[in-house]
Amino acid sequence: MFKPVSAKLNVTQMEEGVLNFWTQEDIFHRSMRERQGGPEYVFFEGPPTANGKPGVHHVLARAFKDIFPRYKTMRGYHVSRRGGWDTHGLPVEIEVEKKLGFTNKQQIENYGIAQFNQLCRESAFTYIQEWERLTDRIGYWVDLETAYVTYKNEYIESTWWILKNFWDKGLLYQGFKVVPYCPRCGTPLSDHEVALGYRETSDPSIFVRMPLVDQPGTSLLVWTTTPWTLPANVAVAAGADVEYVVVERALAEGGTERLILAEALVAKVFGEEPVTVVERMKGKQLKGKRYQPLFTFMPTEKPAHFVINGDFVTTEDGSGLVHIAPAFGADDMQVAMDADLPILMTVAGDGTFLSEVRPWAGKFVKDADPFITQDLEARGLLFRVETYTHTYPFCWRCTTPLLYYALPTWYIRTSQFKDRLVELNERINWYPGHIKNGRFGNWLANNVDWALGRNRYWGTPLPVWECESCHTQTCVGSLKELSELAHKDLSGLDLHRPHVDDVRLHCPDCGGSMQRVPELIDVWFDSGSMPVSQWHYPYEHQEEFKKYFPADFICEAVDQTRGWFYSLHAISTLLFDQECYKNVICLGLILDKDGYKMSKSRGNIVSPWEVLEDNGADAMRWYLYTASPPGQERRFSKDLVAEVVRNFTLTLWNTYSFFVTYANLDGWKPGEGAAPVYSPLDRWLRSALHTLVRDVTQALETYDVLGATRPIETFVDQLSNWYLRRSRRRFWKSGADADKQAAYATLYEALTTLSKLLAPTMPFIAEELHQNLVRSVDENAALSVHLAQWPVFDAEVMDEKLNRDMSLVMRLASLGHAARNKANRKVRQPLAEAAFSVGSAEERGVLAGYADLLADELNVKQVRALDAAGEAVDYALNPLPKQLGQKYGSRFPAIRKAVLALPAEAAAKTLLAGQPVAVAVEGETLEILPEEVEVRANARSGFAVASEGAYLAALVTELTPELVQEGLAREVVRRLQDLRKSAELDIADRIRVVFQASAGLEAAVAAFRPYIMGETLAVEMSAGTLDEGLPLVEDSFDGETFRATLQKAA
RNA sequence: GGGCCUUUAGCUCAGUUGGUUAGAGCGCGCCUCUGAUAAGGGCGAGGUCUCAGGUUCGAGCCCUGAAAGGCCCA
Repeated sequence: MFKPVSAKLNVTQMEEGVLNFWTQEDIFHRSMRERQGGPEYVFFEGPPTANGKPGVHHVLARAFKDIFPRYKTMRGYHVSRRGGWDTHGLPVEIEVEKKLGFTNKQQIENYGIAQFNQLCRESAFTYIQEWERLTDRIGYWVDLETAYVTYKNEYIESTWWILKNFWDKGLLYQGFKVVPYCPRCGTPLSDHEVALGYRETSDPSIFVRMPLVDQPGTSLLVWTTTPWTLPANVAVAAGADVEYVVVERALAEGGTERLILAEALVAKVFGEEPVTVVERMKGKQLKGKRYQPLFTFMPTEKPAHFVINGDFVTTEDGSGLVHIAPAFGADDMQVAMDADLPILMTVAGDGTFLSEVRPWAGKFVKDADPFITQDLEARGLLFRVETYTHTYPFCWRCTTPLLYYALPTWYIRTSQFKDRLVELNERINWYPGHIKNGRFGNWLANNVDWALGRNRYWGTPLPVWECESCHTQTCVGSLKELSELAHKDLSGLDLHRPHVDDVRLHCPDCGGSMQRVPELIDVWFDSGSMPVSQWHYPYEHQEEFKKYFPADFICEAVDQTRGWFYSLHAISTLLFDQECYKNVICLGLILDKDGYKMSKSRGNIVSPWEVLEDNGADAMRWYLYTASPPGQERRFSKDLVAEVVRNFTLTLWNTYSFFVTYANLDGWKPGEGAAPVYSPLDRWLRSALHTLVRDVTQALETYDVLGATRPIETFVDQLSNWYLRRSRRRFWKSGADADKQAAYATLYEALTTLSKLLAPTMPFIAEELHQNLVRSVDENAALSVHLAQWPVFDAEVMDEKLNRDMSLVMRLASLGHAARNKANRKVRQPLAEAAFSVGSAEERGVLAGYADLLADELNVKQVRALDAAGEAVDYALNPLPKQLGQKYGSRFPAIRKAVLALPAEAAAKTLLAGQPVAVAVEGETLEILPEEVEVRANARSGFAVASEGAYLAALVTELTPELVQEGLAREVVRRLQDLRKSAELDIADRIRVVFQASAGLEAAVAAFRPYIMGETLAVEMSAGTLDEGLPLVEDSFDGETFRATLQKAA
C-alpha cells in the first residue's frame, strides 16, 4: 500500500514535512558523505552580507546555485557545499554609523575605532537567523555551519599571504587616484554620496591659447570649465582620428594669428567671424607638438607640455583639444599614467592653492577662477570667456562644490596582466554567452589597475608597514612574520584596526620604527580571495585547497561582473595564472513591479516570505527557473508564482494522487503481477518520457536551466491531459490483465522518473513522490531522492515517429472537438462518424492506426479518412514556401503562381497518391514533389467541419434514435456520478438507485441499463417511489425529466 | 558619454539555420467536459512584432540608424 494521497495538496504542510524528514535523516550531510571518493564537483558560494535582510533576489541566486550541486550529486559526484559570509566594508560601517547617529569619520575616530569595529563585527550578522531560516526554507543546501567568514583572523591571514605574494612580485604599488572630494569635509565621497548632490550650476567657460614652441604665431585653442586646474596642466589631448584645422583670423590689434581646433567646432567657436582654414590634419598628426606652458609654478620632473592622443576627446563642446591636469580628473590621471606624464599637485587638502602657486596661494580654488582668467587675459593668452551651465556634484552634507582630486592610494598592477586576463577568460563558459566577450570581456580588455586602498575602519588592513625615518616599506604575509619583525609573540592579535595599527616593526634598513599604512583593502579583494582564504591556505588545509580549486560552477547576478566575478578572476590570474571557475551562470536582476532594480537603498525589496508561505518553495523556485532565460532581468510578481501551483504542481500532484488511489484499490505494486503489455499510448508516453530524460540531462550538462525545466512542464501536461485522460478506463476496469498492468507500470515509471528529474529544481515534491512511490515499496531504495541515481534514458524506448504520430492524433482530436462545437453537438451525444482529411499518405496511416482512440475521445461510432474519390471534397493547393523557396530561390513566386494555376482537384489527387506534378515555369517544365505542396480539403455541406492547415475534421451530425438514447443514457450517468460525488461516496462504493423518468428517458435507461449500472457501480437500479431522505438528484434535459436517489449498497 | 541587455496580445513570455495565416499561459466573454484535477477541451475578442531605412523571391528573425527602458561604468 502506498500512503493515501488526497487530491487536495497543502503545499506548505507537504514541504515542511519534507524539511523535517531531511533534518531527521540528515540528508544534506549524507548527500556529501555518501559521495566521498566520487569525482569532485567544485562549487563556490559567493558570500552574501548578513547585515541586511535577504530578499527575492537572494532567493533567485540561491535557487539557481542549488540546481547543479543536487544534479551532480545524483550523478555520483562529491559536491562540497560550503557557505560563506562577506562581513567587511562600508555597508556594515554605515549601518553602525546610523545606529550611533554619526555623519562623518571624525566622529568614529572620537568614538574609538576598537569599539566601532566591535559593533561592526556584531552588525555583520544582524540578520543571520533570517538568512539561515530562508536558506533552509527554500531548500538551498549549503553548509552554513562550516561557512567561511571574511573577518576571521585565519581568513585575513590568508588574504595577507596573497597580498604579500603580489608585493614580492612588485604588483602592489602606491599611486594616486582621482576621487570626488569635499574640500571642506576633507574626505572623498562614495558614488552613492556623489549621486545625492548633483545640481545645476554656472561655471566659467574659457578658451585659452597655448602657443606652439616650433610654430610662432600658431596656438592650440584649448577649452576648460575649471580655470583653477590650469596651473596643473601638463599636456593637451587630441582625438587621434578627429579632424583638426589650422585657421587664420585677423586680430583686433592688427595682424593675424593661427589657431588649431577641431574642424567640427569651427562654426561653433567663431560663429559669424570670417576665418580661413589654412591647413588640416588628423589628431594623431598633432601628437608630440610642444607648446609653451601657461604657468610654471611647479617643477616638472618628467617631459610635459605637448600634445597627446586620448580616446575620450569629443567634438561636442569646446575646441576638441582637452587640457590635461592629472591631479584633477580621472581621465587625465589615466592618460598621465599611460603617457608617463608628471602629476602636478597644486591644491592643498582644504581646497586652497599651495604656496608654490604664488599669486593665489591660500585662496579657495573656485574663488581663484576670475583672477586666473584675468591673468591669462593680461598675457594675451585668453581667447574668450563665457559662462557655462551644467550639472555638477556638490557635497550632500555641506553643499561645497566637490573637486575631482588625486589622493594617494594603493593599487594592484592588474593592467600588466590584461592580455592574460583576457586569455584565461576564454576558458570560462559563460551563461549567457554574451557576458564573456561583452560586459566582462570588455571590462577586462579595458583593464586598469585595481585601486585597492580604502580609508576606512572595518575591513582587512593592508599589511604594509613603513619606516618613519627612512620610508622603507615592507609587506607582511602572516602573523608569524609579523611577530618576527615586531620581536614579540603576536599570535593572539586581532588582525583588525586599531590593534594592527598598534604594532610597530623594526626597520631592517635603518633600525627605525615602522608603522602600518592607514589603508584597508577593498572588500571585493576579501571575497575574491575566498578560494584561498576559506582554507587558511597555505598555512593550513593544503590538500583541501588543491582539491577544491578551481570551481566547476559559480552563479551570481550580473552586478557581480565587476565585483566577485572579476575579483576571483583577477586574483586567480595574478596568483596562479589560472582561471578560477569553469562555468558561471550570470543571472539577470530581479526588478520590482515597476521595472526597477530591487535594492536596499531604494527600499523596494519584496519579502520572499509571503510568496513562500502561500505557494511554497518549489513553486517559487520553478517560477524563477521557467519565467525567462536566467541572464534576463525579470519583473517579479506573486501571482505568477501562484500560477505555477495551479498549472504545474497541482497537475502533477493530481496525477500522482490518481495513481495512488487506484493502485491501492487494486493492490498494485511495481514489479508484481502479470508482465505488462504496452499499448501504443503507453509506448508513446514512455517514448516521450525517455526523450525527456535525454533532453533534461543534456540541458543540465550545459547549464541550460530553461531546457531542464520547461520540457518537464510540457510532459506533465501531456501526461495528465492526454495520457491519463485517455487511460482512465484502463485503471477503472476490474481484474488485473496485462493491459492494466501496462497502464500502472507506465504511469509509475513516469511518476518516479519525474521525481528524479525534478529533484534538482523542485526538491520538495520530488522527495514526497520518492518517499511514497519508491521508498514505501522498496526498502533498498535510496533513502532520499537526492541520494538516488540520476535516471538513464533507454534509446530503445525512444521513437521519434511515435512522438510525431501522437502529436498529429492530438491535433486531430482537437479539430474534432472544434467541429463538434461548431455543430453544437456536446461530447456526451454520440455521433455516427468523424472523417478526417490529412496532408499525406503517411498521415493517413497514422489516422487508421489511432482510429479507435479518436473515436473514443470524440465519442463517435466510426473514424475514417475522407475519401478523395468517393466524396464531394473540394481541394486547394498550398505551395510550401520553405521547401520550394529554398529549392528554387528567386523563381519561387513564379512557381507558386504556376502551382496555384493547376487544376486543383486533379493535382491534389496525384499529390495525395504520392506522385509529383509538373508545372511549366518560364518555358521550363519543373517537377513539383508531394512534400513541396500541402493539399487542403474542404468537405461538402452536411458535415460539420473544422480545419487547420492541411487538416480537416468532418462530423456526421444526423442522429439516429439509438444515438439519441445513448446520449440520454450518458446524461443519466453524469447525473448519478455527480450525485455519488456530492454524497461523498468512496470511489469503489457500490450503490442502489431508484429513479423516476419521463417516458423517453425511461426507454433510454431501459435500453442502456447495463451500461449505466456499470459506469455508476450500481448493483440495483429500478424505477419507483423515491425516498426523499436519501441523496437526491432532480433535473431536466433534452425535453426529459429525471429524478433519482441512491444509497450505498451493503 | 561608453559598454551590455531588453522591446512580440491587457500581463508573463515562446518564436528553430529567414518561408508567406506570429504562438503559449494567465486574465476576459461564450460554450463544453469531468468519480484524479484548484483542472481539461473548444470558440471568440485582443498584435502597424518599438520606429525608420536596407539586404532578399520572402524579414518578428539578418544589416544600418533611431527611440524607450534596465544594469554596469564614467
